[in-house]
This record gives sequence, C-alpha cells and structure tokens, in this order.
Amino acid sequence: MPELPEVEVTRLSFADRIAGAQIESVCIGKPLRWPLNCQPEDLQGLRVLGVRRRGKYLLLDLERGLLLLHLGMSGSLSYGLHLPAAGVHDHFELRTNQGSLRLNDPRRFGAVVYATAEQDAVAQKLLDKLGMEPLGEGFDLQLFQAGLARRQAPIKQVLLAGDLVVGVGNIYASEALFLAGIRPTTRASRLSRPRAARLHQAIRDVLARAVAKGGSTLRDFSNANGDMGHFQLEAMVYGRAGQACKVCESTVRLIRQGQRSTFFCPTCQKP
DNA sequence: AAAAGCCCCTGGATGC
DNA sequence: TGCATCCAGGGGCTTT
Repeated sequence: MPELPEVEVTRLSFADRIAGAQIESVCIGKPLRWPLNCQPEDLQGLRVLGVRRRGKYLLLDLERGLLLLHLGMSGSLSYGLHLPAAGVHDHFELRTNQGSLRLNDPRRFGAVVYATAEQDAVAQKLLDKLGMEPLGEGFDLQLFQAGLARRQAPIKQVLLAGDLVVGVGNIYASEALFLAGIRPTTRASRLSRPRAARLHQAIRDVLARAVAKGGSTLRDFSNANGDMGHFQLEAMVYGRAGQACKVCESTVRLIRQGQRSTFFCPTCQKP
C-alpha cells in the first residue's frame, strides 16, 4: 500500500490533532513485524510532541523517545475521539486525551517500534540506511547521478531499494520512469546525466502530485480520517497493462522485476 | 559492496 | 459452492 505520498497524506491528516496530546494507554494486538521494544505501560503519561516522516516511516516524537510507525503493505491509521470497536486487524492503539491513533494492518508487515532517541540502536538500524528525501531540499541532483552511476541493477530496482532515494514504491517507480521516458530495465549506470536529471525531476513531480491528490487508493488505503486517495486515476502506466498508453496509444506492458510488477510504455520509454 | 531470491502474512480475484 | 492458485502498495535477511 503506502508509498511516500500515502504516508505523508496520513501524517498530514492527524499530526495537528495529536500534537500536545498526553498518552493515556496503549493497546497491542497481534504481533507486527517487530516488537514494540518497550512495555505499553512505559508510554503512559508521555506527551506527543509532533509527527514527522522519514521515507515511509512516521516518527511520533514523544517527550521521552519516539515511536517509529511503518504501514508495510496493508497498513493504515485512523485517528479520532471515538473510533469504532476494534477489529481483528487492529494491532496497535495509542489512546490519548485528544483522541486515539489506531493501526489497522491485515498482513502485519507494518511495525510500531519505540526508540529512546533517534540515535539509539533500534532507530538507527531502521533509519540509517535510508536514502535522500525526494521532496524538500535534501534531494541533491549530483548525489543522485553519482549514486546511479555506481549501480548496475535495473533502474526500477535501484529506485525501489530505497538506499539512494526513499519513498518511491512500486506504483511511483513505474510512474516516475514513464514521466522520465526511461525503460525500467535500463541499468542505472547506463543513464546519461541529462536522463538522470530528468528522472530526478520526475520523481519529485509525481510524488508531489500524488500527495496533492491524497495518495493512491488501490483497494483499501485511506488517511487517518478515512478519506481515500485519487491519484490512481491519474496513473499513466501502473495497473494499465494491455491498455493504450495515454500519450502514444501503444499497448502498456507488464513485466516482472524482482518478484514485483512493472508497467511501462515500450514507445515512450527508451532503454 | 552490490545484486538476486526468499520470506513474513492475509485476503481478494480468478479459474476449474 | 468449494478449492487451488496467483497477486497485492514493503523490505529485511541470506546467499551468491
């Protein structure tokens, strides 16, 4: 499910309302990807200072330490004063005096992990390997070009790896490569600097537009208010195998790369 | 170091 | 209707 746009849209949908809240209790459901790394009672009484995002992680800053939330493939958050009764796929709930934050995640690839600080071992293990943030100032073109130059893997898989640039998942990798006119199978190191620059811009553009559209809702994504996204309607290639390219009318193709689907237009996207 | 495969888990769609 | 198979927005770990 959630790539950078969906995570950011989720953050924006509840960050203001949870800021300053005091944690009253914490409920745990079935195990997620990793253990919470503290006792639920340890969080009682702490204030939530704010919510940041790093890649596909949400970072809840607490007055002591922070919670790292990851939505995995099927996770979504809901936030409100009166949430409906918890269901079988609700696996974490933070109850505060300003509302409850609840994680629903059928596949349980998501995670909620407590770290005492961003520098502690638990947080660093998860955050240290993350690449540049594509939105904002830190997405340096020269570093991006240099990073691509030393990778022999297909460009699609370099984007998905997340150690060069974060947040680009399976939907937006296909979409960004379409916008840049680059075939997903092209080896990253073979891209000319102008083409790499075009991809750099395409990544920024597609992610920013997706955030503006509330993200993509393929089956069940919604933000913490339950609102669905609309960007999937604007996808140029993702999910459109066999259909006509919206630009040139060639048939959009589907291939497998690293056990994931990749969509591209054989005419608009050059090797 | 980098790349490729496997695996975690549940549910929906499709095919027989 | 029932059952098997495949597929899904991620990414850590192990092996080459």
